[in-house]
Amino acid sequence: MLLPYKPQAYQLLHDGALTLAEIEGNGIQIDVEYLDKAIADTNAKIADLNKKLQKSEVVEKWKKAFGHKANLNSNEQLGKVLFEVMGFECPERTDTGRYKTDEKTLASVDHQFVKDWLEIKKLDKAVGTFLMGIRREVFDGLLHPSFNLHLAETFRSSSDSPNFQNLPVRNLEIMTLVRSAIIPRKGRRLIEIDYKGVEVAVAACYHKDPTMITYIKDKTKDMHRDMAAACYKLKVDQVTKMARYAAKNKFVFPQFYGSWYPDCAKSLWQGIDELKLETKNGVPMKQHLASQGITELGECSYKEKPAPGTFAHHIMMVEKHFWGKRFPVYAQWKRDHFERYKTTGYITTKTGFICQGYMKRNEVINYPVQGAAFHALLWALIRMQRAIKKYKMKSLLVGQIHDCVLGDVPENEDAQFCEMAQDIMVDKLMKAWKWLIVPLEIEIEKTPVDGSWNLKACEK
DNA sequence: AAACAGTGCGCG
DNA sequence: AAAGCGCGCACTGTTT
Repeated sequence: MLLPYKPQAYQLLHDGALTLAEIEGNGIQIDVEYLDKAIADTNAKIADLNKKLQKSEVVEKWKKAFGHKANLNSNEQLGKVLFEVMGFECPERTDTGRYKTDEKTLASVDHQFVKDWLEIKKLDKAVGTFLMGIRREVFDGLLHPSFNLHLAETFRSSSDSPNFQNLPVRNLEIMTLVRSAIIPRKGRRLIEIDYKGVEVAVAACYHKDPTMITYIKDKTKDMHRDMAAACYKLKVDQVTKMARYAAKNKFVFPQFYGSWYPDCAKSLWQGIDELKLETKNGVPMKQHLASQGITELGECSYKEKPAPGTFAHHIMMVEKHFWGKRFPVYAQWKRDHFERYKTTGYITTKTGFICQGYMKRNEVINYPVQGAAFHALLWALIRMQRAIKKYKMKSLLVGQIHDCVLGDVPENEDAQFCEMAQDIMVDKLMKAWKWLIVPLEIEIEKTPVDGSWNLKACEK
């Protein structure tokens, strides 16, 4: 019988559990007064929006269809009202054949009611899951989320009560609403230190693809920019920040996680309108693509290949080049690694863990990367906590989100804290883990003194 | 009342 | 040959 760890892996989890317990004990300061007001204000806003919604003729149709069972919160009922009663076209079904009613699918329904309904859902989520989730758990002004090491299949961590690892950050309005409640202790800052691109770097330590290693090491090179150029048929100097963002999140990462061209093509094509993409010279992206001979997405069937001249066909070719010509060593590693699993029934991580049991291809490929990337952070957390004690610092570690650590730091320890982080997270770790063959980097963001978490920013 | 499956959505 | 990885939480609608 294979043990699920080697000695060093056991030691990492043991020390990690102790450190995370201390982080939980420290707790995060909450602005309770703000939190209560935010909950009340947001509930009032939702009530207003609901009043507006009630005036819509859609509500009459809804009530007629469902009678006393009508429930405006029900996604299933919304699907029936829109796609059966009102005759809108439903572009996608769920796994069980029901109408899909997530935000992405509903974007195709052009009706004010749907926009208002989604707005309410968004605020409901913010207040119901996040604001109330925090409120329920606060004690004496402190929040003590749990951090678990025994739950994730990949030997990553998880967090609950409340989950500290999924607080809103991508939507400015919702991020501000929720993160304004999270503050440093008096006279201090919150300092968040992230590993930059740690999963890409750790993956490179497994597959050792020379082109990928160059991308990571050479700061003049930029993989996401280059892939934006390829996906949208641009010259490299015509790639905007948004086009790079689209390529990164709709092509590169999905490809790494095991997605493929029909899904990537759809997503990249939708991204053009959603993100209002243009060339750097200001030419709308669809117009630019038309000048390159591409005017339509084309059929994205899983069975037939797309027609030449369509965007889907173009992305198919980009994908072929991506794995066949750009990163062939990475592609070969994926094949070899999966074959090895099929022979032996288990996989090992660079950090000494063993994952066994039934896994799908994409899981086999992703688990060792996801796990080991987190273990870099865990290793550093343990040593940062020890250093804080050793040097009798007043700084406190208060949270952790997979590849970043959150500190609550007095103003006069700011520099010392950041130097310590650089020393442990980068210099010491690179020396300790010989298998790290590409440099890791960190990025530091700070709130103002006494400023809440939504105000975090890079210095300079 | 409690448990369960299904769906949707927040994060890395 | 398959076709996006890992989590936690809230809610609906049904079953126990």
